[in-house]
Amino acid sequence: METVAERAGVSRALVSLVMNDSPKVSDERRAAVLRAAKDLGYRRNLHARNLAQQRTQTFGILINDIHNPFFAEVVAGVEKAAADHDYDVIILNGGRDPERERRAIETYLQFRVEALVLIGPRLSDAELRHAARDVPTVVVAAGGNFPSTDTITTDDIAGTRLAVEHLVGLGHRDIVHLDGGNNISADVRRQGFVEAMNRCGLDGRIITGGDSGEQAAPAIKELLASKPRPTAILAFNDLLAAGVLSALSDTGVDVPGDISVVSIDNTFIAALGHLSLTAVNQPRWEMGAMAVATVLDRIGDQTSTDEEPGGTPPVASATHQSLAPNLVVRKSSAPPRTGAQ
Amino acid sequence: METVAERAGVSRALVSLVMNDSPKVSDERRAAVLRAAKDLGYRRNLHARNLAQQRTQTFGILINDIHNPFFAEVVAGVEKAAADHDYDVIILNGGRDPERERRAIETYLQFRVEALVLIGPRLSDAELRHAARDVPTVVVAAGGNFPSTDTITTDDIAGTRLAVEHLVGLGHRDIVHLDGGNNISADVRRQGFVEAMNRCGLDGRIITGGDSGEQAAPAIKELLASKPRPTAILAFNDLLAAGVLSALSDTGVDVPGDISVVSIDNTFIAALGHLSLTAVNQPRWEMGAMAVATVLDRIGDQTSTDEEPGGTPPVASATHQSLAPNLVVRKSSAPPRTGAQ
DNA sequence: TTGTAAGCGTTATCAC
DNA sequence: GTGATAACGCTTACAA
Repeated sequence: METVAERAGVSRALVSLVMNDSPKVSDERRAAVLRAAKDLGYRRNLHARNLAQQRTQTFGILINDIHNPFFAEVVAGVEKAAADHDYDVIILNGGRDPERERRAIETYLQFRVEALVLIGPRLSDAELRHAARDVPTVVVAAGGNFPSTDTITTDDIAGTRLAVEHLVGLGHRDIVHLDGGNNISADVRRQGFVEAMNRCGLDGRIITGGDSGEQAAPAIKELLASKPRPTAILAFNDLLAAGVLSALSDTGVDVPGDISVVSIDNTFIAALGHLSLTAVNQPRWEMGAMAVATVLDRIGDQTSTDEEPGGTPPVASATHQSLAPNLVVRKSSAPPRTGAQ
Repeated sequence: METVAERAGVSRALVSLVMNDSPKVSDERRAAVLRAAKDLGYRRNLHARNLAQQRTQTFGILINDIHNPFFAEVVAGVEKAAADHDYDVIILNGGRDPERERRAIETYLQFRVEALVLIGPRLSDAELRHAARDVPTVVVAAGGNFPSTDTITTDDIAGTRLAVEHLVGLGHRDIVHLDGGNNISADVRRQGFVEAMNRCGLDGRIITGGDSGEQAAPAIKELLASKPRPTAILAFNDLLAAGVLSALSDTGVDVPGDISVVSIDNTFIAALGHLSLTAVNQPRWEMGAMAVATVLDRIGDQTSTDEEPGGTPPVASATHQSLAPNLVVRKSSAPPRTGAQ
């Protein structure tokens, strides 16, 4: 910067003003500075800037597994909303490992990100509360596991109900939920399934699944051996549903002729033509956008709190927002074969 | 830090030493400092550190589209290899938009990342050469589009040949390549297909596809109307292949009974049980690891160049490494029906 | 082993 | 408009 200033025949401060395109610089000087900068290949140092400015204009977003197609859209929502408010976003990958998540959060904190968006974190509520003490934090898509942090979730109770009512509406009565095992949202979805079935005056069966396709085959095998054979299956997520489709077709069971399949999440997998899964859609993009809105609120709160001498509590209690899911009907669901039961 | 030093009754420098766990600090002082730090909730400022240290220990990785399942594994490879060498990795998303890519690279440069890994960038070679002047850069999975930058690719010529030879070995003679349109690797794959077919003494037909599933349907419709109907299709990538499967089953064509389908990439989509695509596998994890090895080489070169006064050329010419693909046989390919032709 | 002091590259304040 | 000058929070010789 020094060098640029010299070459342009101005002071260092002037260069700074130009780099931040302040209005109070004469056009000629500005041009001179810009030219000098270009000639010298000058590029401002973000660290120095952040240090001097005492802020980073950056949000950190932690995804728990970069392989999961669920996250992409949430990230896109966060990025867009953040950009609209002049924030940068950097992504760290938790790799399904709590330890890596911890390190990532620590990195973000040392980095002085101004907010943290955690997508499906594996950390405990307590740990997170501790980490989040220092920066506005919001958890996206992690069921009800984080009472002490702001969260954004899709209403899984409503989602499973949508699925069940769709199936019941088609005429299904014997519906099985292939659950998510000990996965993060599995509990709520199980509960939602049971409630929805009861509400329809039905008993719902639940069998253990998981969150990946391979876990479907054994479960389905067992299920088909049981009697009566159900006419519809609600799978924990798209991947599991894909596994179900595969297991069923291996066994010669027609979907949706013999059995209807509905899944939850509606990632692009559900939309793959060959699968064409009827699925409960989570508004992922909106969840991302809402996450940003939430942390921006917190940032605003903090600021005003700082200003008023009164001494309001440092943080308002955690908010838990849930978004309404909707059902996307595709080809994997249909009325049960008449007399099939 | 000042405060921590005071509370621990030591100097600021000592605190710094402790934070970087230098060996030359007495255990008692170290303990005192650590306690003070914890009490005060002290957390070092990475920007200050990077500034003072004149290095960031960080690589930047730019993915062109966070939705594409192809990238996840590459990123994983980069992360692992980088971590092994004590580098952090931050991810920015190009969002399929050259302008965003430009901004992301500029951000990385201002951030003073020590190397750049670009996965499937959309930028032009010229632009990239310009940007990469200042930092070791490697392009992963972008065909032969970047002559002036180090690149890591899978040998698509070999890959398509693997696919063709597999099909020919099964007895197929009339094979159609549903190509990637103007997508980044489409040219090489087209070329590889033609060469491999010729090598087998066959003529390959090529029809226009794209890189997403929807683009398959019209192409397949046209294809089935043509005669003779081919017995096998090589699709540009997994998504397109999924579209092909869907289009074929809509038309009542059995896979692999009537037509075999082979795809390229072998992302998790190909492995979905219901699709079960025979696919040419790109060693994505290894590509990521190799990318790191490559930039580490460059970093090493730079350093030694700095040391020797002689004045060797600033950069050796770009290297272009290609990895061998392999074929993963699943259920979508089989011998042609006897007499089907 | 510990402390002192000089940067690191910006921004910000305030006279001019 | 412009230019000194003091932070910003840390690392790192060098001295003690």
